[in-house]
Amino acid sequence: MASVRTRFAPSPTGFMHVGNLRTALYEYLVAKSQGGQFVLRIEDTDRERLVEGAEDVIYKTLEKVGLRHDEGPDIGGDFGPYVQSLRKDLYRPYAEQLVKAGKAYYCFCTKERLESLHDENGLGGYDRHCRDLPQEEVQQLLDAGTPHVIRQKVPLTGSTTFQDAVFGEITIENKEIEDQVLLKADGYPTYNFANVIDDHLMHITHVVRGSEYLTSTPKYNLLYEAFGWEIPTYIHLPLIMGRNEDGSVSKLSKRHGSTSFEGLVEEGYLPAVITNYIALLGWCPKDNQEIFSLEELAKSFSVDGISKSPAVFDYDKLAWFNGEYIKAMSEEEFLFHAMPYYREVFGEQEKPWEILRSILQARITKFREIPTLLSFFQELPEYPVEFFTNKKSKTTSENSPQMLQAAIEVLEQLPNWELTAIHDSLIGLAERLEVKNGTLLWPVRIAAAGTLVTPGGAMEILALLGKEEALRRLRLGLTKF
RNA sequence: GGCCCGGUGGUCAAACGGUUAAGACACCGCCCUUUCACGGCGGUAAUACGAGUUCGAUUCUCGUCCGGGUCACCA
Repeated sequence: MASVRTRFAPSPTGFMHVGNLRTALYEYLVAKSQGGQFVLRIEDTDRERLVEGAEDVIYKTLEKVGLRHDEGPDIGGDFGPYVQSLRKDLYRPYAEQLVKAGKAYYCFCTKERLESLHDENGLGGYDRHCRDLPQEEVQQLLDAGTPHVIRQKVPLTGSTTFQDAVFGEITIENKEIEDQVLLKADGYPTYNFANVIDDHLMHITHVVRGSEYLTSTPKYNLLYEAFGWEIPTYIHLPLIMGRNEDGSVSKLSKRHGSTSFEGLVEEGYLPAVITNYIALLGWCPKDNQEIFSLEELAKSFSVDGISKSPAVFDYDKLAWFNGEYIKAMSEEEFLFHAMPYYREVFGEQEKPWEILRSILQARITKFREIPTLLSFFQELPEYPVEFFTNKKSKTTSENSPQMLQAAIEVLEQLPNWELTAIHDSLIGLAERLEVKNGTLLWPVRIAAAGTLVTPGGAMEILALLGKEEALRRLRLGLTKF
């Protein structure tokens, strides 16, 4: 059996939408789970929607998430070129072949006429006006250089049935299918046509795409049949949905928040997290595993785990994944990601980074949360004296100043301002005072941070503050009473 | 509106004729604790509805309802 070949065929029109990325991921997984090849093809036949730099976005995104293609515009391959605009001249002969075979025809209708065919809702397709134009008239118009397109001549009766690996057998009445344009007036093929030609020429065996293409698949098959080509295996994917403000859902789009890969990265989600999460939107492994590397995905993936129903994109779950990935990081890796944010807070100061890591790693969901979490280090916030009173720690406005005073006295004597020393002296103090640790440490932490909730406890905060600033804040706390 | 597809907790989803209907996120409670988190333990919460087929339906069939997709010289 020939090896499996899939392709990712984006059009360079802007950002990498997560829906597209998910399609690319599944295309990659379908191929790699069966030892096949994954091809990248750029579909730039819409000259009006081209966006400068969009092709780069595609390469960069694939690289960042590790979806390495085996063939493509940047690396070549046996079936190039892999950019459709570079293949432009290749499509017309195929279209004309279909005209000769009676499976397609020239259409000279103007845009205005076509638009007038739409109903008040913008619906309603082509009326096949040029389908049966007399041969002589066609030739005349062609000779006169009349602008024209080539349309597919779809059978008026009967039905077309195809198999989809996910959705099963689907039948569509031919009368529901429009005589779609194959070759546009500017000489470029439409997506629908170029796709069939290129998929065949590039020996694509499995066509993986979103289920929005389900109803147009019969058109493709009619084309494959007209050429006498083998029809590929279709794998249609359930759509990714977003929740609207009114509670309804629809195809994920800009109004649902960040829906492009770069937007999500910008928001602080790790590339590996994004692919891990979207892999699970519409597919479930046999054993319910959730954390997956790309390699593990390629190992576990199978088409029969793909579901049919649309999936709502859940930012909460995505954030949970991000937190899990962060917790699993090594010290070095964590530091690498965190350092830019540390610098936002501390500038070029040196700090005991290991203490910061220990208080942040289990706590953050995104690295960008760091500056906010640490802001009290930069500047002690204004806080009310009531903060010192905490029932669970048994602190009151009576004992808090006493605790602070005692802590200051002990800490002043410390020769080494480091975590273990601070720890030992404060724990020892609590023991001597015969109070629970919390009774001593609560007021210390409040005075040191000026806020009710902090990453880390009193001792970590003192250590990070440095002796001078720490004592200054504790003394300041004392003046609140 | 026509056509196509879908419908298990709020979300992702397992169970592919027989289960007390998994698990994860979110939410709530308890424990741990130096606050918050992390971690541990526990809890609330689902087969859209109605007929059939069957000894037995989440699972098969039909209808209803709901949701989505699609109807471009866009991909």
